Parts: sequence; structure tokens; C-alpha cells
Amino acid sequence: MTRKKIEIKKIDNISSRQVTFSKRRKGLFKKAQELSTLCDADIALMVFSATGKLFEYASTSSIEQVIERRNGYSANHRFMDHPSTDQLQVESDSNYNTLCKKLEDKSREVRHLNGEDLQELTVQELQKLEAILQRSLSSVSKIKDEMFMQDINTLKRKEVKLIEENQRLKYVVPDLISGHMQQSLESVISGSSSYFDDSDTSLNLGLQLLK
Amino acid sequence: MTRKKIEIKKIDNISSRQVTFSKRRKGLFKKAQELSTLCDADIALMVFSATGKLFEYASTSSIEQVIERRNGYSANHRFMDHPSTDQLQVESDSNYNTLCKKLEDKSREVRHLNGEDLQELTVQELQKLEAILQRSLSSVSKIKDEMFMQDINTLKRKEVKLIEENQRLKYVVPDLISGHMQQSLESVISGSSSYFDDSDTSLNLGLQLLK
DNA sequence: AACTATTTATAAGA
DNA sequence: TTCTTATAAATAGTT
Repeated sequence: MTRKKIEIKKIDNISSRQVTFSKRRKGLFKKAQELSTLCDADIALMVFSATGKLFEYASTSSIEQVIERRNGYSANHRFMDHPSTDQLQVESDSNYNTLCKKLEDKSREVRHLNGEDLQELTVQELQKLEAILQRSLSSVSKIKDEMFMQDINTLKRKEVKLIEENQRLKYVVPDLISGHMQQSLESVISGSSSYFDDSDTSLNLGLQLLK
Repeated sequence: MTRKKIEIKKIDNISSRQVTFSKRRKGLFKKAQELSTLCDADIALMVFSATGKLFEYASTSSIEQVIERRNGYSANHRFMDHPSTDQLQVESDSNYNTLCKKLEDKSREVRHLNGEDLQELTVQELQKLEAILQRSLSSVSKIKDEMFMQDINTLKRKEVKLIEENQRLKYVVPDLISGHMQQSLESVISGSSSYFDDSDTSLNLGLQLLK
């Protein structure tokens, strides 16, 4: 539409898809609002992003009101035949069959991304798939490594704290002993050791992630 | 907005309001469908005209689907009643719903395989995904390279044949010349050169794959 | 319904 | 994300 005409099909690049989504969503909501104002129309608009986030607009106070009105509308018109486009215009991208087709397409896409049924692809398609997988793999590895690093840093911080605590206890324990408080000492020791046990447990849990 | 900028307020003149409604409604629906396609968004749009006519659009099969999804959106499994659902429709709805759910699952899987929305995965899931992508990538690269090799071998075989043919012609042509068959010679030459032209074409096509 | 002069939306780039 | 800008698309007024 600008700088270059684009084809109306799913945008491959993730970030540009997100940018386009933001821009066009804004535009769509504005158009809906304008139509509502100019022509005194009652409008409800719901948009779920690909990631599942919901954005909605209602010309009246709430979406629910419009939905209610719609429920009443279909009740009133349920038994009327609408041979012409007079009463109700319904546009839909997919009925049950096209939904099936979409599912089929997605399944094929998944198989290809899983490295299956590759013989049904052309060399060009294979090259594209290869590029996607390379990009994808590096993203996954990067995120995964970042999470590992986070775990490691958390563990290191814990270690430092434990060493400090350890040092502190080394000073406290002799004091207690010299103070002839044997009874209390035992409870302090058992308390500190259970503290260490907990830490070891979480350390082990953390390290399991590395296997 | 054209010929003259208009103020966004209710249009007084009824007929021009109706005309504007038709035009802008069409535009709005188009924008909605484009957003849905471009960004893989799930959209429902309901428009009541000032005269009470309903026009609606849904990117999936039905408005109801999107409304359902909206109901379950933030009220995470609070007891939602759908009392208005017809008993007759329950079975097909559940079929329908499972189909939708499957499609959603596949879509999520595709996004992950494409390296998108990775933050919603655990480290373990990321490791698994990484392994899958590695295996998949090596399969794809292998198949792709095999196809390249096939192309190359085919071309080599063609080359050998052409060289042989070339040799053969080098013997034939002098014979023809010495036989004073100028007329026939011309036809033979033009025939052989067109043969070479065809081969060059397919050779070029083949090499384009290597770019 | 078509036309077209303008306005608006927006893709690409910064 | 936000801004800019060149260009595509939408559309107000007209026929």
C-alpha cells in the first residue's frame, strides 16, 4: 500500500508482522469508530492477535450489549428465509470444510518443519525451509542459553550468600561454645545444616536442567 | 476525506449517510479481513446500521467462535454458562470446537518451530525443540543437497551426450560437404544448432537453482 | 454505479 | 516503539 504494494497473505517475518498488526489494528479501530459516528451504526469489534492477546472496540458502552442485540436479532430472524442479501450479510473466511483445510495445511507445515515428507517439496521450497530452520534454531539456542545463564547466575548468587553465611556461622559457633551454651548450640547447628540441605536440593534441581 | 475533508460527526443527510455507510462498511470489512490474513489474527466484527440491519464478519467460521473465545479470555475458567446454546448444535459444536482447538495447537507448534513466542516455553521444552530443529535442519540440508547433486549429475550426463553428438557431427559435416550436398547441409546445421540452443536453455534453468 | 481529486492509511526505512 | 516519507488505498463529492 505504500513504498511497495504488498500481497495479502500471512507475513513471514515475525517482527514486521507484529509491526503491521499494531499499525493496521489501530487503523481498523479508527475506521470502525468513524463509521459508527458518521452513520450512527452500532459496532462491536474483537481482535485476537496471533499470540492470543485480545483487543476490542464497541461503539456502545460494551461489547456485551452488541452481542445481546445480535442474539435478539438472530432470534427475530431465525424463521425468516433470506433469499436475498436483504436482512443479513454474513461474510466468513471459513466454514467447517475450510477449517479442515486450514488444519491440513498447518499439519503439513509442521511435518515439513519436523523434517518429514520433504520429498514433496521443490529445491526452492527446501532452501526456504532450510533458512527458516536455521534462523529458528539459532533463536531457540539463544533463548535456551540465556535461560541457562540465568539459572547459573542465580546459583552463583546463592553460593555467595551461603559462603557469607558460612563465614558468619564460623564466628558465631565458637562464641556459643565459649559461652557454655551447649544446648542452644545443637539447635543452631541443626538449623544451619537443614539450611544447607535445602540449598543443595535446589542446587540439584537446577543442575538437572543441564542434563 | 476526498474532494473535501469531512468532519467525523453524524451525517445529517439520510441518503448520503446510507451511501457512506455502504462504502465505509465495505472498506471496514476489507481491512478486517486483510488484518486477519496478514497477521494471523482472529477477528469478529458486528455492524448494525442505523436502520437496524446487521452485517457481520468473522475470520474464523463464526462470530460465535470468537465470542466463545472472548468469554474464556480473562475470566480463566470461571463458571461460564452458555445456556443459549441449542441442544441440537452441541454435538457439531464440540466437533467444531475440537477442530478449532487442534488448529490452535498446530498453529502454536508452527510458531515455536518458527522460533516465535519462545518465552512461553520452559527450558526443557526449549531443549527438546532445539533437538528437533537440529535433526530437521540436517534432514532438509541433506535432501536439498541430494537434489542439487541429482541436478548436477543430470547436467553432466547431458554434457557427455552433447560432446559425443558434437564429435559425431564433426565427422558427418565434412562428409556432407565433400558429397556436394549443400542444400541438405544447411538443414542439418540449422537442426543441430537448434538442438544446442535447447540444451543451453535447460542448462541455464538448471544452474539457476544453484543461486 | 462510476469517476476522480483528495485525503487517509501504511510499508519500508531510520 | 515512534517518526518519516513515498506510495497505495479509501473515499467525498460529483456525474
